[in-house]
Parts: sequence; C-alpha cells; structure tokens
Amino acid sequence: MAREDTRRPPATLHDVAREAGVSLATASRTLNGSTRKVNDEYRARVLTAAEALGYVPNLQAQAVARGRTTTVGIIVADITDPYFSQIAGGIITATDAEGLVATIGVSGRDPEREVRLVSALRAQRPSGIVLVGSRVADAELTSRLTSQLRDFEAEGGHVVLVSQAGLPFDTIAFDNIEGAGALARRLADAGYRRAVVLAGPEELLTSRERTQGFIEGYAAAGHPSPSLEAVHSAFTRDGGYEAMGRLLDQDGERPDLVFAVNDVMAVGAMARLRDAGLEPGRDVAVAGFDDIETLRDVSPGLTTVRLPLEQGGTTAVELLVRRAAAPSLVRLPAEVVVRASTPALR
Amino acid sequence: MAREDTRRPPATLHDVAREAGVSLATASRTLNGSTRKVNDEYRARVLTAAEALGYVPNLQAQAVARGRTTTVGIIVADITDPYFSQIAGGIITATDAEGLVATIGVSGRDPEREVRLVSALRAQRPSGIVLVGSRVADAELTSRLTSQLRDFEAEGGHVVLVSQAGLPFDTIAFDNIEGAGALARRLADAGYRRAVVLAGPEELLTSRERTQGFIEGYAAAGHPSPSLEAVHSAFTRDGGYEAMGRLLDQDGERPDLVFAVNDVMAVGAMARLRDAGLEPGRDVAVAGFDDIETLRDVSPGLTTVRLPLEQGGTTAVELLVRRAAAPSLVRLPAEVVVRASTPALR
DNA sequence: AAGATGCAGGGAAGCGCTTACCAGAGGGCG
DNA sequence: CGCCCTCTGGTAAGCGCTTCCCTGCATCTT
Repeated sequence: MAREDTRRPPATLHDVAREAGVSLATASRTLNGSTRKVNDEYRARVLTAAEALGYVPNLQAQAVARGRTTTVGIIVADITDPYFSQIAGGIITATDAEGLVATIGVSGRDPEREVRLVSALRAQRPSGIVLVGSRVADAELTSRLTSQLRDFEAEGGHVVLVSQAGLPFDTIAFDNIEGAGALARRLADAGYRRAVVLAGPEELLTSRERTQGFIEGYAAAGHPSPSLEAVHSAFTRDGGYEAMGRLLDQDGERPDLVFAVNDVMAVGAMARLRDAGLEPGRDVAVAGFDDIETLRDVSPGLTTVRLPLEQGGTTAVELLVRRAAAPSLVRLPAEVVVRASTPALR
Repeated sequence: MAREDTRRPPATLHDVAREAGVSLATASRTLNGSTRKVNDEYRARVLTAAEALGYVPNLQAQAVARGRTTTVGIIVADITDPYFSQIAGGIITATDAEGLVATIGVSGRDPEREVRLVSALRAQRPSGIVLVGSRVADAELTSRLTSQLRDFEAEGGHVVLVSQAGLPFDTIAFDNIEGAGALARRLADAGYRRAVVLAGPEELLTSRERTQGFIEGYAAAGHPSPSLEAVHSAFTRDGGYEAMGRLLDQDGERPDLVFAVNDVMAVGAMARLRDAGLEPGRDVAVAGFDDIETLRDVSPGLTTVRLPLEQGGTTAVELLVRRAAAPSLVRLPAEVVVRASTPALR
C-alpha cells in the first residue's frame, strides 16, 4: 500500500472558519481560548466544523503569533541513569499537567555538550529551561553556561537548575551534604572505623558535596576516621566496580565500610566485592546514595540516602510557572534509609 | 536583584539584517542554509552581526514559514522504567545526531492517555512520532489510536512504533516470542519441571508474547510442563512481588522455576521469595526478560533475555528519517543471558 | 426619543521567517 | 557590439495564527 495516497495537509483555522461560515477571528476565539465571548450559535458551528475537519491547532504558528511558546526544555545528563530518569519523570508529569510541551536533550555528561544544548534549545524559544545538572567545578565552562542561561533569561525565558546551588538562577537543591553527613554520623556511631569513600569524578559537584558531607559527618561524630580517604572514579556502575577493585588491590587493612556517592556505583562496588570472594555487608559494609527505585531490592538491601527525585522535578516546573522576582533556592531534604548492607546499623 | 532589569527580546533576523546592512533574504540565506550562494563579504558581515547580537534563529517561525518542523515526538509509557528509558535514550541520542528536536510525553501506561498524547503531539506538527508502546489487546482503543496515527500520516507525518508489530506503521519489534522460547527450551532441557509464568497484565501484548513464547518453548522442548500456568499481575516490581506472594500462598507443590515477563517483576518476585525465607536461585530458580542494565548486578545474577533496547530507539529514528514507501518491520533479536538465578543452567 | 454605552463579528496587521520572483550586473558568444 | 545567460541581492508574498481596532447593532439612560 502506498502511503502517500491520501496525503492532504492538516486543516487550518482558515478551513474551519470557511466551513463554519465565520471569520478567522471568531474561529480563533472559540477554539483557542480568548477573553472575548462568542455567540453560542457561532461557537457551535465552529466546534462542529473543527470536529468534522479534524482540526488540530498549529502550536508553532500560535507561538509565532503570540510571541511565546508553551514549551519547556529539559536537559539531563543521561536519561538512562535512574537518577535522571526519575527527575525527568517528575518534570514531564508536571509539565503536561500544566499543558506545557516538554522537549528533551541529553548531554551525555559532557559539559561542553550541555552548553551547546542550551543554545540549541533557545532556538525553540521555550518559556523555560530546566537543567538537571551534572555541574562541574570548572570556572570557564561554568561561565559559558551561565552566560548562555543569562542571555536566555534576558530574553524573558526562565531557568531552573535542579541539583546544584550556587548559580544565580532558581534552583532545586538536594541536601547532599546534610544527607551524607547524617549517614556518616550513624555509621560512625555504629562502629565502622575504616571507612572509604568511592567518590566519583573529582570535578563533579554532586560527588564533592556527598564526599565532603560524609567526611564531615564522620568527624562530627567524634570519630574522625584517620584512614578515611576518597577514591575517585566514574559516576557509574563501572566506576564503582573499578574503584572498588583498586581499593582491594591496595595493601594494608581492608576497609570495613565503603560509601559510594551513588547507588549505581555502590552496586558496582558490591559486584566487585563478590568477584573477589567477599560478601557485601558481611565482609565489607556498603552504603550508597539516592535510593534508586529499581535498586531497592538488591541483596543485601542497600543502605542509602533517599532523595525526593521525582518531587524535585515537579517542584522545578512549579518554580518555572510561578516565576518569582528574585532567584529562589528550594532545598529538598534527604533521608537516611537503613538496610542490610550495613549490618551494624540494624 | 530584580531579574527583569535588562529584559530585551531576542534578536530577530531582521535585526541582524539591519545591523549588517543587507536584506532579510540575504541574512536568511547566509544563516539558515540555502542553495543560493551569497557574496563572501556580505556573508561575513551577516555572520559578524549575528554573533554580535547573539542571534538564535526562531525555530517556530522557521517551521511556520517552511511548512515543516524538525521535531520528533516521543511517547513512552513510563520514563522511570529502565526499559523505556533505555529506548528513549536511543531515540534522543539519534534525534539530536540528526539535528532533530525531541519532544516527549509520558502516558503512564494508560492507553486512553496515550491516544490523547498523540493528538496533543500532532499540534506540534512534528515530522514524526515514535510511539514506544505498551500496546494492549483492546480493539476499540487500538482503532482510536490507529485512526489518530493514520490521520497524522495522511498529513505527511511519519509514525514509528517500537515494540508491537501488527499495526500498519513502521515498526521496530523485539523478538519476544523467540527470546522467551529460547529461554524456555534451555530451562526445560536443564530439568526444570514445575515452571510458572509471572505474566503481567492479561491485555498487555508484550506480556502475552513473552508468556506465549515461553509456554511454546517449553512444549517444543518435548517437556510440556503440565503445571505450567500463568499468573497475572501488574507489569511492575510490585506486580511481581504480589504475584509471587499469591503463588506461595497456593497449596500444592512449590514451583521450581519462576519466569517473570520482565526483569523488574523478577526482582519483585525475588524480594517476595526472600521475605518468605526462600533463597532465589537455590530454592526457586528465577528468570526475567529485558536484561535491564541497572539490574545486571543483582544477586544472584538474574538469568534473562537481552533486548537491544537502545538500538531499538536509534533504529526507530533511522526509519523515521529514511521514510520508506511502505510500512516496514524491523525485528531485533533477543539473546538469552544465563546467570546464577537458574543454577541448573550453568 | 435620542444619544450613550456595551457587545460581539470581522478586517487586517503583524509575529519571525522562507522563498518565488524580479531586477540589475557581469560575462560569454557570434 | 548586442544578445542572452548566469549570478546574486532585494522585494514582497506568504506560512497559520492572534489580536487590535473598527463597525453595526442592541440595550440603556434620562
């Protein structure tokens, strides 16, 4: 069957108006919301015509005519990563509850690409951009990103950052430091003394905050762990696996606790432990961060810090819609979740 | 700091042309790709002006003027589910490699909502729609969906379905039946005799195919399992957990193998087994489907069927771009992955 | 009863862009 | 040297829609 047989361009408002025997203005007013009232009979005729022609308004044209869009641009580092997909889920749900269109770009954890994506997104003249960051401590990149975002705001757009505070835009920040700190205090109190942090990439801010929070927490508990060190690696499962391997290859006493800065890395670390014939939890306690849904049933259950990821997404959209006068910062609390991977805590 | 201080609308092509002292047409031709050649000096002036003004073309306006967009609409059931997020990842990567804009909608596994999303998407006049389905065996819904999609194609759009064959559109189908069949044959040969299928929702086509493939595979192995039954439940972790519970509550001999129609359900089932004091793998073998990345390190390792999910996404975009004359069907192969959760297989 | 007021429809301008078409310049050719 | 072709810049007509503004009519006011 040839597919182009019945090709026929979509009905326009003009078509509807003609069909209904009214003016373009009237058709527009009845179909696409206006403060103006239109006569019930006309209204009915327009509605019927629209239905008959299968009219669907052309959003692009509306955007051009109105001078604003209902689009929200989302940028995430990696949609495949449950951390991002949960936040993105929240954003998408919230956007289409607000009748907004969500456009998505994936930076692949490449800050350069992130900057380019912002610029590409701006071409769509979205009403807002939500950047779910893997922000990085690099002054030059940060300044390029900031300047792109500033330009966008100067044009009337609205930027919301999810994840990292410190930039002059509306921000949803998760309590990384506090969460990691609380976890550390409890672990320290429970008696773990040779803790190691699987810290992710050195320049990644999320990693840094969690590492820092954890170390400070240990100190605050009055049990500064002299051997407390941070091993850097990729922010992924493989990163966790590989870093754990390096740790095991080292001489000296084996750690009694490994804190990975995210759950995915923790799972990688657990796999590496098993490959070395060690039982995670029993031989080496493991803790993670994020409380990723998909990972809640790993065995032994992973002690972690829960973040309201989805809520972060929805809150971001709220901020976008209710556009405050000055940049605001919403902090979302973290909560320690104790499971079997840190037996001393039970 | 008030944010609106320096508010200034984005530069238009008109601004650029004026700044460069050339006509609109020339500016358009140099900036936004055209077959027409423009004088090097003019070109340079336009480029400089554009740079100076921070000009970013207005995609909406281009779309209106050109009568076509570079947008691709994506509809998935649940971006939080790793199955969908991996496919979506493939789609997004491929779209922006092609310079297309990806717009995303989430149906929440509600077929009604899916139909509405298609209709909403059409308002954006995307060049294509990729529907990553949880298609369902309901004639009325299917026909409404089909008719929406048909209308869209009649308008010159292009539809690609990922997941379920059988509708008159380009389709990427995973080898559910063959994959489940191959898995079943191996398990049957390995000696499992009291197999049960955790089958997901009765009306979900993916569930059906996998269940059917598995049962047929068992029969084909010459070991028709008389007790082989299918227990229905939600397609989620909780569905797996709950169905496993029902199974355990039943009288009679305990199954020696549970095949869940996806990994997430399998993990739920494993959790339920543990809660009942049973050790997955040892006491009851477990197998899943999808080989979700995040779940590759669960313990015991989950025997499953690997699907090239990301590739499915990229292939979908390829189909979209190279728009064939007649609907084509691309089948993507499944591959059995044996791990520790089915010890008899090792 | 006559002007004032309110109300809803329609005409048309305009959003930012593309592109068909026109016009002028330059070059090649017989 | 005139003709025609080619080449490139500009003009202006749209694309599908919104919305300002005008108009005619019904209603109100005194």
